[in-house]
Amino acid sequence: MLSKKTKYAFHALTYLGKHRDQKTVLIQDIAAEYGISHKFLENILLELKKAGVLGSKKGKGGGYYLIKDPKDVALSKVIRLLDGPIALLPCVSLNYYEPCAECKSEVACGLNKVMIQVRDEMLNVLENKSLADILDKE
Amino acid sequence: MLSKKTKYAFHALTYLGKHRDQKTVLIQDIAAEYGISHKFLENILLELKKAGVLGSKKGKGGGYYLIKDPKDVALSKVIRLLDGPIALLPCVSLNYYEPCAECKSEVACGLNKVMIQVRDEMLNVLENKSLADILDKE
DNA sequence: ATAAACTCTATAAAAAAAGTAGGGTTTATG
DNA sequence: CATAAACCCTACTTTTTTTATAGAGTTTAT
Repeated sequence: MLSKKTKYAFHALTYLGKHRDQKTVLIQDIAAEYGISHKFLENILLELKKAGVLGSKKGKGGGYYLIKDPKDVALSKVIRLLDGPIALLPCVSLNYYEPCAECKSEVACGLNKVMIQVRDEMLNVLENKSLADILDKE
Repeated sequence: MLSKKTKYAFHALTYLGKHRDQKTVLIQDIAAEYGISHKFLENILLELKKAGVLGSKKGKGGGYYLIKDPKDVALSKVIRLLDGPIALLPCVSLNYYEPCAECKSEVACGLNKVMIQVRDEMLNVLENKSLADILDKE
């Protein structure tokens, strides 16, 4: 399951996507809309900013805004940023690979093979769907 | 990511599948093969037994054995048993459904829609692949 | 100058995962 | 029938991860 962090990130991005007409959106507006803790959301938006997905404006009248076109924000990117690996096993992760401690030979591991298939099916959706696809359906 | 519990369950099932010629297999043999704590594995095997995947024989000379044909042990079943939901969000889980606290309308939720697609792609593999497919590749 | 708003780091609390302990029950065998 | 082997069951502890909070700092409009 996705962490709340990731889920909240998607909600926040959706909110920002819906309000692209205004220059900036306040953290507290997003937090209020979804009943999320202001401070918790703050950390999430900051991560999205550092990753180049959001921009911000400091000071009075400031706030956050989408810096990218929604179609260029792949769902996989958001998940990896907040949650880490998408794959179900470390040994099949493309971005967070680690060998399984108990595994003698990855090449001869049947579990490894099937989990590669699962990963690829997941990525087939998550890499090709974007924030724009979420916005389309709201 | 899958929990260690689930990963160990798959390893144990694989081991049992490979040793179907012998009547029973000892917990300690599986634990030694993969470097897993005996007691931790014990709990896992017990859950698999209660779920009807494994059988056991008590007393001296006892042990565990596969009670089903490997092709009838869907990967999804093992994951749901030990890890719970396969879906990435509670609101799209078929077996462990829960509404998202912050979500006003599931029908109007774009995230919900896309996560249903991810779930279905995952299940397309996990429901149709079985222990037999893992064994085939070892 | 002041208040609004994001920035940053650290810490605390809660929940989940991983692992441990130990006595109970069953059974083969000498 | 005594004994040792092996699974059965429940509870507990430890560790890790997730979730949430706190508070001081920086920037900017007015």
